Amino acid sequence: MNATRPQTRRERLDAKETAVISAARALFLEKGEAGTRVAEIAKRACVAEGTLYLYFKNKRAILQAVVADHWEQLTVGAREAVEGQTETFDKLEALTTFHLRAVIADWSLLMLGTRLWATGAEAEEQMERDYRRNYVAIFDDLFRRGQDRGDVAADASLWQVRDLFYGTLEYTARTMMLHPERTDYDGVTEFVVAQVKSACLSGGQMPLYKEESGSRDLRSITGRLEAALKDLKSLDV
Amino acid sequence: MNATRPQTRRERLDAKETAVISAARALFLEKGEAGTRVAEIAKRACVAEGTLYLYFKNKRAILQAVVADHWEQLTVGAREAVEGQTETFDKLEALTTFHLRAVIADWSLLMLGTRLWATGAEAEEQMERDYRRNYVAIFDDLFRRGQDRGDVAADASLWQVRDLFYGTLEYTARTMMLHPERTDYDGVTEFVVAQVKSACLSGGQMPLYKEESGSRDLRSITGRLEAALKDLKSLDV
Amino acid sequence: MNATRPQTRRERLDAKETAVISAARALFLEKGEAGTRVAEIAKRACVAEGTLYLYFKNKRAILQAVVADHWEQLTVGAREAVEGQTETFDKLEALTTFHLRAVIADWSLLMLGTRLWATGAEAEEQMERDYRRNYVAIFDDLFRRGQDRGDVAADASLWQVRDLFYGTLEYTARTMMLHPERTDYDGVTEFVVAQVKSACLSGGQMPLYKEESGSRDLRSITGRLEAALKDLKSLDV
Amino acid sequence: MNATRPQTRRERLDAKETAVISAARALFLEKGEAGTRVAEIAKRACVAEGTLYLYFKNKRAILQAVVADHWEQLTVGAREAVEGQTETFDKLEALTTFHLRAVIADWSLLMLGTRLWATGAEAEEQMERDYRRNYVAIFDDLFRRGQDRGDVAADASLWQVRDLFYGTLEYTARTMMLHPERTDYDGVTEFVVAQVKSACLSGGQMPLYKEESGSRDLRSITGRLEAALKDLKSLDV
DNA sequence: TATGAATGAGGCTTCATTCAT
DNA sequence: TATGAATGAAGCCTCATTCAT
Repeated sequence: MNATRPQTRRERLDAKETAVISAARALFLEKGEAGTRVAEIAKRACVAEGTLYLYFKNKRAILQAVVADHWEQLTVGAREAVEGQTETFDKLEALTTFHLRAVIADWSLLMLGTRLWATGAEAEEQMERDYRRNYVAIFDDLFRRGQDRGDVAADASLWQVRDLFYGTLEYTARTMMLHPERTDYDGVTEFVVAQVKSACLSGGQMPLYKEESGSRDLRSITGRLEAALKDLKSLDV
Repeated sequence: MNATRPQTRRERLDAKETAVISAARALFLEKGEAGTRVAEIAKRACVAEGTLYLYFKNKRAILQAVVADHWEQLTVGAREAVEGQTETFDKLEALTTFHLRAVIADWSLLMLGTRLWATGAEAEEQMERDYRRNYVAIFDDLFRRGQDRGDVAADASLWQVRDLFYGTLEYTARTMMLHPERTDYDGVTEFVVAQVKSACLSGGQMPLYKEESGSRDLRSITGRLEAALKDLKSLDV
Repeated sequence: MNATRPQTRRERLDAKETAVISAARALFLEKGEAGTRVAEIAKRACVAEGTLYLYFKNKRAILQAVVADHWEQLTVGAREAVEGQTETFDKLEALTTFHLRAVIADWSLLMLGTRLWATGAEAEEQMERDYRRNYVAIFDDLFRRGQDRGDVAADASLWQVRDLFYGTLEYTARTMMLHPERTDYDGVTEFVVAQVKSACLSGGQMPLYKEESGSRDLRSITGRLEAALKDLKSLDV
Repeated sequence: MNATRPQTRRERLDAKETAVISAARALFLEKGEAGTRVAEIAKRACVAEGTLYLYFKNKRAILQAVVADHWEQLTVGAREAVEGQTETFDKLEALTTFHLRAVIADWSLLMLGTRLWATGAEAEEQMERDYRRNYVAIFDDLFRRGQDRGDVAADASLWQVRDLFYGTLEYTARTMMLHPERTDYDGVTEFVVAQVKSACLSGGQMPLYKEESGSRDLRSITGRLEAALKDLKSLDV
């Protein structure tokens, strides 16, 4: 009722729910679903074990809440990152940067999600699919608007490019996690963006572009020649 | 195939061991690790529960054996696929086709592997990494030989291209699993191969365009010019 | 009915207390003691859970109150039924009718009572006994007055006849509950009354039969006459 | 296989099952269903807690087994008691004696059975009904054969007499349990048998004897005579 | 007096592992 | 080597009761 009085009843309840989710997130990340004890979650959330069950039907429901919460944060973050840009490929770059870091930060959470549908629970599979679809809609939107603006070839295949984008990013993220010495985020971003661009410009099937490319190539080559000649000149006199 | 060839892991196993692994594989696939009971594995393998423990230290060891077995099959299969071809990009295509199908067929097994290192067991993480490295060596080999043969740009980044390759493929595989209506394996293969090619030809940093060969020529010419100029500089006056 | 008459237990209770008892009665009947949750009772009584504990020490106390209330209603009902009649066996018939119907209506409540003393709580056993004794006093009263009036044999055994009466009635009630097709209340009443009458008339110890009975009766009467005459003689001389 | 070697595998299993049932019986009797802990049953049966679940699906199943076992013993015992006699009413007396003692010995077990169907489990209600029907068949048989032999009136109502018999006996048993000072088993037996006989001889609907009114008249006349004699005494000289 | 969120002890049950045969 | 009955630790969850508001 009053923003300055944050402790309304409803808000206190929400706070507790949040505490549980974040405690659970930490533990699930650290020890996996099976390795995490409900009692631990309770203790870490500073709540009695029984209290958990006022907020969540059972352990599984906590996991679901964690996953849902994670996707929501992901989606919000990605949307913000993209909205900060106006140009199609600037948006793409922003999304790339965001996704790469987010995935590295919470890799296990994505796995938790994946785990949800390794158990034969149809409903959970569907949820997971919906979360991802909702998240991925940001990319899809970017892609389609790019087509409208002429930045992306009209015949480019959305889902192929999308798989390329997320696949490469997530696999790279995993690689980077396994090889902590690899820290060239910018290089990865640049590579992925370039790759996606390339796939966007052609029809996806043959990733090469119309006019532009030729002139661009020429431009870069020209630039290198000019630089070389400049060197040449500086030697002389 | 050849008695003098060192036996693969599987060939070394006795029948009972094999039965257990394959029963376990099926159950792990179907119900996940936690969802699978040791008793079930035993029953499906037509073995007494206690007998399992003559062959495997514990449930975890069975999981490890399943994963090891899977990676070995994958590796053998991939190697055979690649060995059937001589040209770099034919090899690539064969590998693509093989990997896509293999991943779709046993997606959950990959996840099981992933699960091995979600539990904080350092040794298992290392094993998983080694399996994958061993498997991925096939691609790496292909890539490096391609460079030797001039099919792949000398400055292409192996690990970037590798992440692109496996990332896109595995993500696509997952997508295809979730959308059974998508069955265009060949289209996917073509797309992935093209994309990888594109990344192989440029330095990975700059993916390329339309007049591919033309611009490549230009670029190589530029390179030669630059080299010549450098020579020029070093000679001088 | 009468303001000057001492209030029954129920009349002394306030509305909330009554609501709880009746909610509890319904739930105990439906789901048994262990199957009923305190929370349910509260909800059905439109009272907060905590409020229950202002009125009742704990769940057990609620059960006790329900049972007490039930016995009180039973006792009041039986008394009214009996008071409507003047003749011994008319009273008996009225009581039979009342008890049969009451037991069928709330069979489970009798069981609840029984349950009270299946737990080794001495005090509760005693309460249950007292309730029943109080209720049964109506029959006992009827029986003793019948003896005074000569309707019941002076040497009939009260407790045997009482067990016959209540036992047959309650067992019959259960039977009727299990066999809903059996609806001949009047027949049952008639049978039970006749049976009790029969036990009342003889000494309870020796109920009588066809042939035998006549001669036995005669024998006992003869005996009494002889005794009376002996008295007579002892006066004289 | 060999009667002298009682420890065959099968027999050992049976022995354990029996041990569990009898431990459970004792505890259920002492503390009721809800009051009994599975752990206690296990300990008393000298078995690990988990072992119980190799023999019984869950706690409820143990209770059911106890009840089933009890009914079986009851039925066997009753049958033996009855088979020891040839005459209808000798059988009846034997059955009475047996039932009275059995019910007193294990009153709570009957209650356990009753409890089974206070929980809304349709299947269990049916089982309980079947057990009882099976047990009661012994009485029914006795009754019908009695009719064939002419010991029981052809128009006597089986189910009324049956309710009279079991009702009186079980109620009496309860009474006796509550009043330990009452130990006149024989008196009870005699009373019940007489009462049942009486109900058997008439049509059940009118359980009174031949010259009923005659003998009653005689008795009332005797009463008046006695009264007159008393008067006589008090007057005198 | 009234509320209902919070508590936490303790129950039932599962299941990986052992061990006597 | 093979068996499968037995084990018992430990988890999830329930629910009567309390207590801050």
